[in-house]
Amino acid sequence: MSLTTAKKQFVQSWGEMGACWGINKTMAQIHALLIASEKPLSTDSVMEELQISRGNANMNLRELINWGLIRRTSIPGDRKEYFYSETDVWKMFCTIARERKKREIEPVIRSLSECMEMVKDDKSSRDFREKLGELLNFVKMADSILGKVASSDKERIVSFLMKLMK
Amino acid sequence: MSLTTAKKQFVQSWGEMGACWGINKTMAQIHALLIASEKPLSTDSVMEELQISRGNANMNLRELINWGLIRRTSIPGDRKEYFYSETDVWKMFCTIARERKKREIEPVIRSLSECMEMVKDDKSSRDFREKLGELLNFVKMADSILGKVASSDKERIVSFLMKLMK
DNA sequence: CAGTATTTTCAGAAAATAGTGAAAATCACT
DNA sequence: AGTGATTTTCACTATTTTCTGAAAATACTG
Repeated sequence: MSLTTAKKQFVQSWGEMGACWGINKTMAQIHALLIASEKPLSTDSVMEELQISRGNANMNLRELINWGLIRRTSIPGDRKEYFYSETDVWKMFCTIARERKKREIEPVIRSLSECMEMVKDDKSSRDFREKLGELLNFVKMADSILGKVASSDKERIVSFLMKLMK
Repeated sequence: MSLTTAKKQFVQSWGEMGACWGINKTMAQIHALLIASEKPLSTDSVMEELQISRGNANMNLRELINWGLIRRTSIPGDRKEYFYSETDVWKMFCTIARERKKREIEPVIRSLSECMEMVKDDKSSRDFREKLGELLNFVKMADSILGKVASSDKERIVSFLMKLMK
C-alpha cells in the first residue's frame, strides 16, 4: 500500500505541528499515519511508509504507547505486532492534555512554588514576590481548567465553550 | 546586581517551561529575567546575568520584541538601550496566544484544509475524509476559542472560566 | 566630520537532538 | 531445548538548533 497525496500531506503537516509543540516530529508522523490508516500497521509498514529505521520506528511507537495515543494489537496467524490509533478526537485531546499537564505544567508549578517559599518572608523581595504570585496563580488556574476540561465529558464542555464563543 | 537564589531558580524554571513549549530556552530565560527585574536592563546586564554572548543576547532580545513580550526603552544620559517586560500576566498570555495561533495553529488549519480539498470528491477516501473532518473541526474550534479568549477582556473570561470549574 | 559607543550580522563552533543498523534479547512454536 | 521470527537496545553517526565572537554597520557626540 502506498499513501495517497492527501494522506502524505496530512502526515507531513501533523508532524510539523507536533514539532511546534515540542513533540518529536517522527512520533507525530507515526501518529498521523496510524490515524489515517484504516487498519492497524506493523512496524515494517511504518518503517517503509516513513522511510525510517527499525530502531527509530520502534522507539517512537513505544513512546506513543506510553502517551496512551496508540495501542498494540495482533492479527490471528501473524506473529508481528500491529498498532492502531485512538480515533476519537476528543479522547485524543484529553490524553494529550493529561500527559502534558503531568509532564510540563505540574513541574513548573512545583518549581515556582519553591521560589515563592524562598521569598515569602523576605521584605526586600516584595515586588518580585508579587509578580511571582500573579504568575503562579495564573499557571495554577490554567492547569486547573485544563484538568477540568480534560476530565469532563465532551458534550458538557463543548456546549459550555460554544456559549463562551457567542 | 546579582540575582537572589529565588530569582535564579525562577529564571531557570521559566526557561525550562519555554523549552517544553517549543520556545528557545535562552529567550524564555531573558524574558524571566526581565519579568523579575524591577528596572529595565541593558544588553550587557543580560549577557552578564545569564553568561551568554552578545550575539545571542541581541538575537533573543530582538525576538522577544517581535513577539511583543518586551519593549525597548532608554535612560536619559545613557546611550544604551534598555529592555523591560510587560508585567500584566493576562496581557502576556494574550500576546503569546495570539502569536502561537498565528504561527502554528493557522498554518495547520490551512494545510489540513488543503488535504480535505484533495479528497472531497474521492469516494475511496471516505473513511479518511471523515477522520480528517473531525480533526479539522476540532482544531478550528480550539483555534477559535483561543482567539476569542485572547481577545476578550480578562474579567469576563475569568469569571466565565470560574463557573466552568465549579 | 572624526571618533567612539552601541547594535547587528553571520560564518563557523558547539551542543543538543534524532536516527541508524546491527547485535542482543525475547518470543512463539515445534 | 532448538530454531527462526520479531522486538529491543545502544554505540555510533547525522542532522538540526543554538551560541559565539569578531567584523561590519549604525548611531551618537563634540
